[in-house]
Amino acid sequence: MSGKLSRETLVPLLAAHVLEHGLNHASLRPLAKAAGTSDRMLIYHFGSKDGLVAALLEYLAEMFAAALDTAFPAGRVASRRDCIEQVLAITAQPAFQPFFRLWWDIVAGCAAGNRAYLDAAGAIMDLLLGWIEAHLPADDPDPAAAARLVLTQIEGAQMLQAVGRGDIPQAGLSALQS
Amino acid sequence: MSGKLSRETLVPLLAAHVLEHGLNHASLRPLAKAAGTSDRMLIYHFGSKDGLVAALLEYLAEMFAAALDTAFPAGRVASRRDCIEQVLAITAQPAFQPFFRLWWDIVAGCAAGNRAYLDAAGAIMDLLLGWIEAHLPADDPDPAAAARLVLTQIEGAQMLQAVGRGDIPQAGLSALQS
DNA sequence: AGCTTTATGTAGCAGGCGCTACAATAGCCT
DNA sequence: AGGCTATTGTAGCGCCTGCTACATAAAGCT
Repeated sequence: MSGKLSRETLVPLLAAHVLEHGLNHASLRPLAKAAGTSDRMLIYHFGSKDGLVAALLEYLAEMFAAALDTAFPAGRVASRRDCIEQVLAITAQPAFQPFFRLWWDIVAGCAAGNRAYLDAAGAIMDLLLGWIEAHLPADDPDPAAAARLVLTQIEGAQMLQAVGRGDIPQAGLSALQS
Repeated sequence: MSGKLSRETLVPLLAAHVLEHGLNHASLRPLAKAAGTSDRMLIYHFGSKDGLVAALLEYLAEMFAAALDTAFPAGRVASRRDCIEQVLAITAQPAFQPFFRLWWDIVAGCAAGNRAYLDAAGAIMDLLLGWIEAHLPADDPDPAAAARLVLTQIEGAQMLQAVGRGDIPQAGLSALQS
């Protein structure tokens, strides 16, 4: 076929397929076809399906972090509410939708007790918390608590968005102190 | 083998199994065994697996509403923050855990575009929003917005709880006006 | 009584699943 | 050149999936 397909060249192709078709329902043969290989080769390179998923989660977390850094303005934001609104505005872009489809798969896996998913999801939340802390106004009376409040609000908004009730968090923002 | 198993007698048994083992990965034969019948009978009574899932979602939504009404104090609550804390305290009880495992399955289905899941999840959120509106302090300056803020905060907290970061929303509460 | 509708069991189909066995190739090291 | 190791292909195993065919029994209804 197209020459050498190593672990490293495979992962981005697999990740693209997973972003488009979901993670929980992804099975070896369609994945292999999407990457131009066989299920046999995926097992060979990653040992097992669990190994493949672990590699994918790691890669996708890096991808998400990179997308975050490039999509957001570098400076600090005017207020807590401003922070929430900016994050929601940018993650509402179509380019982020596949990430969220994947994200809710991962959360469901966490709730079902999947350890690998728990580790990956927790790390991503920590990352996001750090990003928010770095972008909130410097004069906030309690920056640590504010960042946690903002993160919770953002995640709640994204869940409600996912179930078609994005208007609820939007209307709730006016009840939040600046 | 215990005589007549109608649609109505089947649904609670199936719901119990789904609450324990998840909805997305539930398949006909284990479900049938849990309900003391065969996959053939499930198809007969519900037409297809989709029909079965629809019936289960409807039943489980009613079940959740009932659990909500019995578990919560009837009166109003002292403050927005109080409302969040009380809801989180009660839904953190072990008895509610199976509901949440199911819930995140449903949210993942919504994000994947499943219409039946979207309808059920949206209805449940509307229900919860109504409950919050009825329990918030009567003297809130903007009750509608406050209820939406509180709901968003609660749902964000529950997602973070699901991925093992329950400490984040907890610490964020102190940044919320009373 | 006869007949139609409803309910239930047994067997099986076609296909997808993760994974393995075995053999062959390809490329490097000496 | 010869051998060793890393890689790749083909076939298939055993299991599970939703669902169907067909026969059977029970339960009204006339």
